[in-house]
Amino acid sequence: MSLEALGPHQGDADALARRLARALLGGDWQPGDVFPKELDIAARCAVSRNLVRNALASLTAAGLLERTAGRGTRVREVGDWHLLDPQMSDWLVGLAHPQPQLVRELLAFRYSAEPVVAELAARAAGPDDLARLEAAFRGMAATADASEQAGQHVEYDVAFHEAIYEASHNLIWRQMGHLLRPSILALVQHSQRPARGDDGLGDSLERHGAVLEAIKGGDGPRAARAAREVLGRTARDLGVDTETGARAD
Amino acid sequence: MSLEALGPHQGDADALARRLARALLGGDWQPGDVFPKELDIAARCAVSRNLVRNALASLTAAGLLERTAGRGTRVREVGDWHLLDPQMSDWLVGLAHPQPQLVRELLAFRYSAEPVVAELAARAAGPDDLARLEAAFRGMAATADASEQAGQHVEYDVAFHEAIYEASHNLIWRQMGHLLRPSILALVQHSQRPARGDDGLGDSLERHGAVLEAIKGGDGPRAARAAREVLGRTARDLGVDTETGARAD
DNA sequence: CAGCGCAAAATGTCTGACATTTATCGCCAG
DNA sequence: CTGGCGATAAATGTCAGACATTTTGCGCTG
Repeated sequence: MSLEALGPHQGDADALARRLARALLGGDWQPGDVFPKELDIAARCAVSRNLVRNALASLTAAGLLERTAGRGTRVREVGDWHLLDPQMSDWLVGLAHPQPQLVRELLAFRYSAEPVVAELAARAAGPDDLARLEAAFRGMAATADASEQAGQHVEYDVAFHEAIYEASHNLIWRQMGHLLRPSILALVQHSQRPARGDDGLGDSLERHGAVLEAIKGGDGPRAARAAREVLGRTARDLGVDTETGARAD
Repeated sequence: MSLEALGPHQGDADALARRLARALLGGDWQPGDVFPKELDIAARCAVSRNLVRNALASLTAAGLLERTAGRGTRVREVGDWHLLDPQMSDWLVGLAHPQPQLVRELLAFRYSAEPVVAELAARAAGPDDLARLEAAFRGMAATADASEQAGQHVEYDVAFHEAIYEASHNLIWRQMGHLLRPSILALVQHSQRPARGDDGLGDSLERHGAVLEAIKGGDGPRAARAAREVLGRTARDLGVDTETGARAD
C-alpha cells in the first residue's frame, strides 16, 4: 500500500520492472488497490517518467496492473494475472513468501501434467535428453547427504524436472518447463524441509531414479506412475487432493 | 523482408504492435532477419518513434524480437517465441496461414493435455461448468447440419473445449484454455474441411457428446478416453503420431 | 599486417510539452 | 433540497527533440 520500501534506483528499465513486480507479488499492494502514479514512482526512484512508463507497461502486459487514462493504475485480481508469461516467471524467482493459494494451484497443475510429460518423454527422449536427465540425477545423488550442499541439491532437482519437459520434444511443454522453473524451485525448497523426518531425501532420490529408469526404458505408463509418485508426498503435504488433482470449491 | 505492406497507421500503441506482430507471424520476415529500424517504421506508419518503441517492446517481450543497442533488431528463432504469452494469443487470432510446424506442435500438446484436463473436469466440475458445457454442446448440435452456419458451429466447438479447461478448476489450466483459444479455433476450422467425407461432423458431434456425458457422470478415466477420441482424427490427419503424441526427430 | 581509434548507426534514456480521458466539485434550475 | 451539468483538476497517453550508450566497420598508424 506504500511506496516507502523503494529507494533510489540503479539499473535499466527491466530492473525497475522487476523491483516493482516483486514488490507487488510480495504483497505490498492488494488486488483492487490503486498503484502509485507515474510521477511519484519517478520521483521516489530518481528515474525519468519514461522509464517508469516502460516498467509499468511490462507489469500491465503481465496482467498485474490495469491502467486507464484519467483513472490511474490499479492492481488486478489474482485470477487475471498471466501466470504463464515468462516474464512473470523471472519475477517469481527467489520470492520469499508466494501466496499459498498460488502454490497449491501450481502443484495441482504439476501433479496432473508431469505424468503426461514423463510419458511423452519416455517415448520421445533422445540421447542428449537422457544425458541431461542422468547428469541431473547423479548430481542429486552426490549432494543428497551433505546438508551444507542443500542449495546444489535443489538445483539438480529442478534441472531434473526441467529435463523431463525438455525431453518431451514438444514446443509448448518445453516452454512450460522453463517457465515453471521458479515455481518448481519454490516447491522443492518447501518440500525439503527436514521437519518431516529423515526418510525424505532418500525416498525422494529413489523416486526420481524410478522416473529416470522408466524414461530410459521407454516405458511410458511406468514413467507416468513414477512421476506421480515423485509429486505425491509434496501434494499431500500441501493439502492437494491426490485423487482429483484439484479441489472443488 | 520488407516494410512495403504497412501503410499509414491509425490507432493506439497496441494496434501498431498487433499489426507488426501479425506481419511477422504471417511470414513477412524470417528468423534471423534484421527487423526494420525504429525510424523507418515511424516514418512509414506516420507515428512517433515513441509509439514504435512501445510496440517493439511488446514484440520483444513476447520473444519475437531481439534488440541490442547498436546492432539493431532481429527476428528470433521460432523456438524462442513465447507461445504461452496471452498477447501472442491475441495476435494469432484470424491469422490466415500459421506455420504448419506450429500447428502440429499445438495439436500434439492438446492431444496429450486435454485428456488430463477432461479427467480433472470430470471430478471438479460444478453446476455452472456443466451448464456451460451443455450449452456449447447444444449449440454444436443445432448448427451441425446447415453448412451456412459453419461459423457458429466452430464457435460452439471452441467454447466446448474452453469450457473443459474452465471446469478443471485450476488456475493454470484455465489460463491455458484461454490462450489456446485461437489455436483451437484454427485447428477446428482446419479439421472441419468437408473433403474428408460426410461422416465428419456427425462423428465429431457424437464424440463431443461422449466427453460431456463422462464429465457429467464424474467418470474421469472415461472422460480422458473420450477426449482422446475427439482429437484422434484431427491428429491423424495432421500426421501427429497418436501413439507418442509427439514425433522424435 | 596488426592494432588502435574514430565515426557512423542503431537502440536506450531523458526532458518538456501537449492531448485525452476520467473523476470531482460547485453551480444552477427545478 | 436535490438532480443534472459544466468547468476544473488529475492521471495516463502521445509527441518531438536532444543526448547517452553500444556496436560495427573503416581507416589510419606504427
